[in-house]
Amino acid sequence: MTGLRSGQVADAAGVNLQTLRYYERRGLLAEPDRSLGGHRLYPAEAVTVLKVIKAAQRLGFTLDEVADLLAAGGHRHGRPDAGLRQRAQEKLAEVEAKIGDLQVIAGTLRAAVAAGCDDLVTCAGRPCCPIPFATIASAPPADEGALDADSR
Amino acid sequence: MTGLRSGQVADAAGVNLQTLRYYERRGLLAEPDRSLGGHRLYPAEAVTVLKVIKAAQRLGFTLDEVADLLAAGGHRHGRPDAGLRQRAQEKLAEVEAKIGDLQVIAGTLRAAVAAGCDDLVTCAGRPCCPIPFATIASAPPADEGALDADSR
DNA sequence: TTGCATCCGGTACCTGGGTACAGGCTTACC
DNA sequence: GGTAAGCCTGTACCCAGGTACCGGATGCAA
Repeated sequence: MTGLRSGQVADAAGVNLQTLRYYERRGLLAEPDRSLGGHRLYPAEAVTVLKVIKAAQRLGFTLDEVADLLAAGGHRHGRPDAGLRQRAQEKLAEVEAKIGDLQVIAGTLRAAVAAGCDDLVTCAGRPCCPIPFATIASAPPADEGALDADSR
Repeated sequence: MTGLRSGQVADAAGVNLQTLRYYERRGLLAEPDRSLGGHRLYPAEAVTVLKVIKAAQRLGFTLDEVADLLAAGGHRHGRPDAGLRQRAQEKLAEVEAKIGDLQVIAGTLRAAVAAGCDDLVTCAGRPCCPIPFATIASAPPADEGALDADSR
């Protein structure tokens, strides 16, 4: 009947206790056994799973995608299910697109700094400004809602 | 008394009508003149301002930051106010950090694909896995809430 | 002057990823 | 067996950045 208590798991994985239950609700974390009194008792792998979730988030997967990924890994008794490999490949393409995107942005910022333009609005009105508003404002929708990765 | 009506401005800038009012509430867009009946009548620059806002968002600024930036540009009758130039420089650093970050991620994904690892959890348990969970899970908090740019 | 498209303000809701709080029960240690 | 720390459920709230809906008023062209 031994196992890790929720607080231990949360600490070990570096997440908030509430987050454990949130993940459980979201289907990312299997419901653990309980003590007689109803306290959750996690197996040691739970910590690994949490780290995997956090890693996958950093790799640009949303929680829904991570849930899929974990489920796909879990029941691969039959078909390989176009699993991690393929999705990783797709994510890779997205990440690369995002990098390209940010590189354009960085270039633009560099140009803006170099040109010393100091007021966006008046600057935007004249063609001396290096910031390509039209282009940049309606930039690639590219990856549709994934990939905001950390950042909050 | 002529001016653009809100729908025209929204269309011209490619944003939702509601978003105009949202930006007005947020202090990003000056309150325009009104018709006798109370309808907003925007000057042509409003479209430019909206494009600037969208561009700045793509450059990684939050709406609050954009508001600051616009205000800073607006009343520079006196001091230059450590304006756009410096903030652009700061944002540039953030963008570059983000690029580096994503490059690590891309490399990791590439390694995962190449190694053909297909189940995150079992993979994470053994050292054959190229995904550096410990490192990646607690990666740089870096830029605190900016830089999700497009992606929705 | 009629009729329809548009706009008004206000308020409520959405997504994603959590976090906080209240009030009560369990566990662990002395 | 007492007591403090820890955990339970449920519900509400947070952030950013919008979007949707409502009933009513306006604008404009025919």
